[in-house]
Amino acid sequence: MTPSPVKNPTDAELRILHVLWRHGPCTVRDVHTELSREGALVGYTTILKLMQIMAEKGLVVRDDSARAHIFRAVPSEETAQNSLMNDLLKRAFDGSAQKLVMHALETHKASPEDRAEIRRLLDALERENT
Amino acid sequence: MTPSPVKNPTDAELRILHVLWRHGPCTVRDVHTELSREGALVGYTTILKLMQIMAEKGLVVRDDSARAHIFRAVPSEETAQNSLMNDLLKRAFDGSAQKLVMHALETHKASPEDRAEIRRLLDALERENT
DNA sequence: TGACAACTACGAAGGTCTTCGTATATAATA
DNA sequence: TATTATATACGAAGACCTTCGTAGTTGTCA
Repeated sequence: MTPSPVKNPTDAELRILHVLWRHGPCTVRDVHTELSREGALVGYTTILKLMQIMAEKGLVVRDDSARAHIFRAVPSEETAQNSLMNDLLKRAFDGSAQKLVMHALETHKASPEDRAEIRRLLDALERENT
Repeated sequence: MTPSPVKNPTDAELRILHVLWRHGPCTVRDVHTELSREGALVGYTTILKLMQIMAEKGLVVRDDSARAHIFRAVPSEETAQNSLMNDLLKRAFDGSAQKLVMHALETHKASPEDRAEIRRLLDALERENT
C-alpha cells in the first residue's frame, strides 16, 4: 500500500518546493531571493521557519556542513503531483481518475497538438495493455 | 472571469455537500445519520456547526420555515469539482490541464472502455473545434 | 580586535478548520 | 400540565498554517 512516505505539502511549502525543483539544492537565502523576484513579499525568517518545518516533515533534507545550510527537495515534482492528484481524486472525484480526466477535457480547451499527444499516449497504453 | 462566487469547500464541508448532492435537501439530522451510517464518527452538533458556517459562506441555503431547517447545496457537484480542479492546476500543474490529464493517464490504469470514452470525447472536440 | 553582516533558532501571534459541550427554545407525550 | 426528546445557537478548545520579531552565533573585514 504505502499511502505516502511524506505528508502532502501545503501551499507555502509547495511554493518553496517549486524553487527547489527548478533550481536544485538551495540555501534559504536563494529561495527567499527567488520568491521575492517572483513578486512574493514574505520575510526571510518566514521562509527559514517553513524550511525548518519541512525538514522535520521530511519534505526536504538539509546539508548543514556549511554555515548556510543547503536544502534539497525530497519528493520529486512528479511524486508530489501524484500525491496531490490522488488527494483530489479521493475528495472530489469518487476516487476515479477517469472522471477527473473527462472533467478536465470537457472544461478546458485542449489544442489540436494536445489532443494528438493524448491520442499517442492512449495508443501506447493500448499496446502495452490488452 | 468570475473566479468563483463561493470559496472552495474544505474537507469536512465537502463530505456534507456529498450527502446533499446525493440525497437532495436535508436536515442536519439527515446528514448526521447518513454520515454516521457511512462510518464517520462525528457528533451531531459538529455537523450543525459546520452547516451553519457553510450557510454563512454561501455554500448552502437554509429553509427555516420548519423547526428542523432544511439545507440545500448551492454549488453543483460539477461546479465544485471544477473549482477544486482549477485550484490544483494552479498550485501544482503550472495551470496546465493538459499536464494534469497526461499525468493522470500515465499513473492510473485506464480500462479499454475508459480509453474508448476518452477517444470519443476527443473526436467530439475535434469536430467542434478546428 | 572590534564592529558589522548574515545565519540559525525559537517563541508567539493571528488566522482557519474541526470538534464538542452547554445553554436555550420548542414540540411531543404521558 | 409536567416531563422528555429534539432543535438551534454559541463559545471555546485544540490542531495546523503562515507570519514575523527577537535573540544568539558565526564569519568578514577595516
